[in-house]
Amino acid sequence: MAEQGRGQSSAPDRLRAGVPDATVARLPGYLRALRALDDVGRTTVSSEALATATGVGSAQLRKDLSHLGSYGTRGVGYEVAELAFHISRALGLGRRWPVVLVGVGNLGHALAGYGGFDERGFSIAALFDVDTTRIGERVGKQLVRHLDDLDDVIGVFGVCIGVIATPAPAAQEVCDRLVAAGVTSILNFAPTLLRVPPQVTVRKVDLSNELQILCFHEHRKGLALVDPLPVTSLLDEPLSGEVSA
Amino acid sequence: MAEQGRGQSSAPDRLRAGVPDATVARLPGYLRALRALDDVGRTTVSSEALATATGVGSAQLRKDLSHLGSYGTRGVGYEVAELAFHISRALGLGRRWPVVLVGVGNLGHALAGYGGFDERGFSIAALFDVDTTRIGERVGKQLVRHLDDLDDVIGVFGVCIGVIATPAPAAQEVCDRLVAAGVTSILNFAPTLLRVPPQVTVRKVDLSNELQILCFHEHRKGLALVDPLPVTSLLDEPLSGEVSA
DNA sequence: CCGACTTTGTGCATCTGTTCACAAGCGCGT
DNA sequence: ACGCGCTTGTGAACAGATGCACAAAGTCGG
Repeated sequence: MAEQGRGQSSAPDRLRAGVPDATVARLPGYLRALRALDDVGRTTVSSEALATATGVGSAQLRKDLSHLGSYGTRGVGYEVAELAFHISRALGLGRRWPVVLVGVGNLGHALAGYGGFDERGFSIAALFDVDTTRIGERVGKQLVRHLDDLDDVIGVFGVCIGVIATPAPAAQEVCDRLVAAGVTSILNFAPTLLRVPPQVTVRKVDLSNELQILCFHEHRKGLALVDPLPVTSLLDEPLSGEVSA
Repeated sequence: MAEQGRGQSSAPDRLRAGVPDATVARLPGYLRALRALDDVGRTTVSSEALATATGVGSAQLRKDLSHLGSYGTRGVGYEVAELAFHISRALGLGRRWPVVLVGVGNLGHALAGYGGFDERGFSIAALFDVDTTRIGERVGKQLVRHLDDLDDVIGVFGVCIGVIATPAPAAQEVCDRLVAAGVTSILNFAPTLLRVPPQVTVRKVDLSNELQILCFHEHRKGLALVDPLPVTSLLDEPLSGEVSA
């Protein structure tokens, strides 16, 4: 399957289909860096510069971008605005995406108020909860609806992205209702594995998972300082002696 | 039961050093599932059952666990409590970890109030901010301190995990101060790449990144419906006419 | 005590992702 | 016009993670 968009610029179809997951996960980072460069007035940027700005290797950056197409100029670099546009388009950010947020507790409040969403092209279309004492409450510009009204809202806004910020026990039930209403992309903040049909994409963000992973590394550092010897570390106090720095 | 190897010293040290990152990232999930099983009264579990409970393949689960040691019984499975203990220990959760949270804005409030931390062995040791109007405010049981008091708190609690929930522009400065105070593990919610010395571990959680990744998939599903054929898509309107060139 | 059945632990093949290194392409100065 | 230096894009080596398949090792019934 050689012969891709030679000379002619756009061949987005096959290219976009084959973008590796790992690359997709880095694209938003590139986009952010490009926006920052644009704000500062830079018009072009080399792979080396953009790579260090985003914390990846320059080779990886180039390979990532090559999956989207050939939008650089050899000897010069990438044009900031143009590259930003193409990444944006690959990510599907050409439009504004409505987001429905379910669960207006501690975290839900924070998410609803998070400015970063709006400025990146996401609009909170509606807030939902099942707790009847919360229905009608105002959070930001939105007012909290009952989850039963989900279909109405989705009927108005069309395809939406769902965000689940409920306690764990409610998550699966909420998820099912989102899916039933036609939502096919879900961001899950509840610490539960969601069962969904195959066409639905779920991403999970688990705060205490992250802390535990950090813990592992922290713990390992501690061991490295204290015990070159295996046996003693099991008996000694792990963090008592700060030997060498 | 949860009698760890006091006699047999050999296993854990060498094993723990070689646990792959991908495995470490899954361990908290296993641990959570094990706790859930324990709560229900199950005492043993097979790799198959635990795997489906956590959404991974059973072979992968067994391989992951094999990096920690051989804690299963062939023909039976794993003892829930014992396995939970070993995973816990591998993650360094044998102790209670103090967490310092910097940035008591929207998200910071939510994090400070998030019950999941406490119940997983993390204690919010202190809340910090630089906004002087917030100093002294009470959030949950803690009261907001000025970031200048960081060293005092860390002096009292010892090694801590740092959580950054500030706006992006402040993140690097805050990070530097955390590192200077001796923090070597940082969870960053600000949408910025943090520059840290090599011995410091950083994990980043970026909410709008996650949404953008979902976007990509959602967008791709939309395209899939419209164009099963690659060539025609070059000529056809890709999707709901865009601002192309 | 034995043999059938269950489930772990792991070598091997596969797949995905990362890094290296360099030819091809482009602008610029001369 | 033409070569020179810079930077991209990419094939190929490398590394890491995943999934398969099966022998080893245990339980249980007879």
